[in-house]
Amino acid sequence: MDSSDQLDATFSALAHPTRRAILARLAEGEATVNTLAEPFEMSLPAISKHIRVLEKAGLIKRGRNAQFRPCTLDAQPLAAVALWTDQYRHIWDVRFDAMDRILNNMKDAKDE
Amino acid sequence: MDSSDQLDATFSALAHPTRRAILARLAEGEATVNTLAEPFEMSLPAISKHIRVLEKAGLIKRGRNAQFRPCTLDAQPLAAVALWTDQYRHIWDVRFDAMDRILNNMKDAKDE
DNA sequence: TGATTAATTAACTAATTGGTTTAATAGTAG
DNA sequence: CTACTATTAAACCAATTAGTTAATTAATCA
Repeated sequence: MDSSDQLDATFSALAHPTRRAILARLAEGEATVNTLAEPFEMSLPAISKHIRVLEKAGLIKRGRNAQFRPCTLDAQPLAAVALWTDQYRHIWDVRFDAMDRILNNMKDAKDE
Repeated sequence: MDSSDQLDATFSALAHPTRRAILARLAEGEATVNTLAEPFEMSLPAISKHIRVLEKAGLIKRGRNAQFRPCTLDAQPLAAVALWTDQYRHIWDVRFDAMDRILNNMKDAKDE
């Protein structure tokens, strides 16, 4: 999977509120499928599928503990999202733009 | 559209390499549909549809100029993506975590 | 062993997505 | 008015998504 495919998978995994809610829950710590499903009105298999999407995108890892399959968050793919997004930060963030100019000035000064 | 729907739209708009490439091109400045379509092997209507997805997500704005419908980038929704992603930064970024502790210590010291 | 609990698989459905080709619209230029 | 250019709309198609219910697997517990 190249880095573009990885971004595809990450972005589309994040494009569903249920899956983002699952990640938010996992940010507080490991949880089982049943625990993750509890807040939702959906059936368990539906949650199971959402988990698989997140797993394929590399956003969660799964363990084994008796008949449980605990899920843990792996935020690494979000680092790639943050990097991608940062390419555009100067376009929306005036302060970032100013900071960017200052850093460039410092670099120019050093180069002289 | 609530902020969750907005994130849904933004993330799913970003979940396609063609659309990310279109945004990258627009970061260099306004462009017409034909210009945007040029690098791709796809048909023009296909590009037109991608543009509509981006427009609905609020990532591009369209103008009028004779028979052209120039597109411009609006990176604002990406700010929301960056904010969302930042919630998880301490989980992947050790340096961020350290910085966070330092800032908290400073705040604690000030409160005393 | 048999019952219970946790989770997944299978089979199905309705809606959406991403593409196509052909046709239509809107504006410009002769 | 006609022809050309830019863009979109319509109609279609195959694949994917997000959900369902019913059945199955796997592990524990009594």
